[in-house]
Amino acid sequence: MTVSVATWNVNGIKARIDNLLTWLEESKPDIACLQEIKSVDENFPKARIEDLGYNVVTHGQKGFNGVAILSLLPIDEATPRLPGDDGDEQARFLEAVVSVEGGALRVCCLYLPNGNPVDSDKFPYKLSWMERLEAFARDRLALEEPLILAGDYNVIPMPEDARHPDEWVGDALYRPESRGAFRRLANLGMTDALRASSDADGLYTFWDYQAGAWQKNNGIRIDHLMLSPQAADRLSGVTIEKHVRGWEKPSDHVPVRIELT
DNA sequence: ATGGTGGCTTGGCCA
Repeated sequence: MTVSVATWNVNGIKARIDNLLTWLEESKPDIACLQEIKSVDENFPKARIEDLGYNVVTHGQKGFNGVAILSLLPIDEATPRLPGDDGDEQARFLEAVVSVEGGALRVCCLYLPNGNPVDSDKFPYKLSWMERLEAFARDRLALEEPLILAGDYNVIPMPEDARHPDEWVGDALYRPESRGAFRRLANLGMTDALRASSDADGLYTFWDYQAGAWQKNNGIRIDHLMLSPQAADRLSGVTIEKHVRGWEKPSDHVPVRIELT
């Protein structure tokens, strides 16, 4: 059987609910990981999404951040928070185990810290968060299960992942420390789904609202699905749903969707 | 060009 899994930074669920419902009806991903819901759990429009057949789990906070996982398949477990720092109050991580035909699929929805400005405490927070993510991945990879780490990584992995890489030099999304941490995650044995399935050069997932970035295709690729070997072996397709950026009241990110067969 | 745009909130932070 085929399982489809998508990730989308919606930039505010309240502002994006109509676009989200339109997209769900059109794309019908089995599992969708959402970031930047910017909502507490109680205000998340759960019922309208459940009406489309989805099970919904959220890990929200007031005003900022917040992640959610939607699944047409049963969610057996859902666990918020990235291990490694009990004092971290930011809602950026949600792990779920979903029942699929023939077993279980572990899906983690992550919203990695932006890290700018780099001379503030936000940059070391980003790097320590990435160290925690690497430790978490190492631990989960030992299970030798199909595993997907999907989300907004706020990392431009390579120059080919930006229309104008020179404009990003010095930015936390492109700093060598950030790219190195992303590479260490890959080097544990995780596959960047888009890189694996196609020539990713010139394919972007984010276009800033400012300065006509969308109209000029001045984009970057920062939304990624990283796959364990057991998931990567089943990868049969990847799609960047770019047309969603052209809708009314768009998010600045678009959905990225994979198929496992 | 120290701006630009948008979301969540009511003064200002975050991206």
